[in-house]
Amino acid sequence: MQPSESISRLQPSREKPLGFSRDKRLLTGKAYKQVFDQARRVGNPYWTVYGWRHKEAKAELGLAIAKKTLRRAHERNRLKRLARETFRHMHTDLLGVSVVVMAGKSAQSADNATLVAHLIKLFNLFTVRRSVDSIAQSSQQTQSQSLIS
RNA sequence: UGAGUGAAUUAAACAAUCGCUGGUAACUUUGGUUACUGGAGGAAAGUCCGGGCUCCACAGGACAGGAUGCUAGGUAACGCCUAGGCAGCGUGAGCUGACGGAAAGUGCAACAGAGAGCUGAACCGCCGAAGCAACGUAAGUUGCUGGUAAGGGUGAAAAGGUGCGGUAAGAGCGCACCGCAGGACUGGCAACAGGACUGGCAGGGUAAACCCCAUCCGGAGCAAGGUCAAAUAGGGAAACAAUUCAUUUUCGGAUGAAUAGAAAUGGUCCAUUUCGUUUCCGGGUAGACCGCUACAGGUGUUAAGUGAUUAACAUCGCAGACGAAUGAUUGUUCAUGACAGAACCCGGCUUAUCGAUUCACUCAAUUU
RNA sequence: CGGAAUAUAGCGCAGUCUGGUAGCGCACCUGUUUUGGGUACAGGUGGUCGGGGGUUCGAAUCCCUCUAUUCCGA
Repeated sequence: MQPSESISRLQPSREKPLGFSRDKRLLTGKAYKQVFDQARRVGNPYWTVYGWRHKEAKAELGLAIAKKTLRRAHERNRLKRLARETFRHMHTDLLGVSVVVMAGKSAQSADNATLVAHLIKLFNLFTVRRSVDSIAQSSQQTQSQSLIS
């Protein structure tokens, strides 16, 4: 990848489009409770996602990886890292949505590529469908393809 | 060359892009941005021990309770480590060991067995020397009183083992060797080892049963504890005590008189219900910050010591998060990367673990 | 993160302190009663005592060590 291209990608939004700073996370217990009360729940054997479409123009991620489903700490860390990474790449499509990601029981034996693919499917259910730009769609597809491959 | 033992090191490497986070510096619109630099382990795990640190309790001592348990040393301390002793395992290098006391007391031992604990015990056997009785002329035979722990049998365990003598049959009854008990003396700081000589053998097992002896131990734990501090309710203190009118004035107020007021319910009145106001103090909830990483620190050299370790000097700065950071993707190489993730910090122990490398040593085979 | 407790038959529990026979209720099976079923009565099956190691003649029990589950502290 050329350095000039990376600079040009950074130019338009000016504040790190792929960043994952503190304001893109759920920080307090109240925020988590709000999301759990208002949210719609979707899931598959690997993940369970609670999504809440609010009015503000930001995306927030919360993680609730239970010790009951994954006993070992390094396994939990692995899933959290994968979830953060996936959210980081997709959060421009998830503007206006707060999501809480939980782990399923089949996640322990799955490898990284399948886990990321399933999580992208679930996140796509919450993307802003009313403005389905072909550009966003194509960029999202390329991202997901690169992640899967 | 093969098999093995012990000790130590390591825990895929490199590059690019995106991303998280601590520190320092600069800029800043105090939101951040940029640059440099640091960012999981040998077990971070289990929480089984020991300590630091914090709060609470506390004159001192004893009892209770708990832990440890060969000897000497190391250490802040330990149930850890080192060296030695003893016992067991291994051809060996080596490995393993809760390894004080049963001549203080109490308890326990099912079933089996004749007998299981103060003086031992006679079921099957063996004997018929001694005493008594019967038969018999007698030798003798049988029975009883008995003798006997060599043999059988029971059991986890039954009063040393082997051999010779001895005897009615037997028996440490006697002797030899081994074992056991005591033991002058020798070596060693000690545990302990060797042992002239003496005794003919006394005595069970269990202390991860109670217990005795020696040593050690106050309790809770960073969600400890401390600092700042919204809102609401309650506590304390001070000021004004609500409005209008009159008089007076040094224009800040003071004095006197009168009336009461505010909020809610309700279309309105009546009516009903509730209530002094403001400021400060203390307390401490939500929340934020400190504790939070520079210390029994790492590395190297020298010296002391068999060693654990200690001392001196030099040098290094090496995670500190708070829904919780070490990652993801791509490429190349080896190869298909095991166990597994800090949460106050150290020293150990225990458990999990694909492998790779180095050193020392042992055994076997072959060659020179 | 810290602090406690539990694990015994398909299910719920005794027995563990004080070591020798593993038991109770429900369930299951068989038989009797009934035209048949239920009920009742009688009998029976079923347990690596969570895993491993140690002490002991002998361990569900005593000791050590792993595993799983539950509870408490905001």
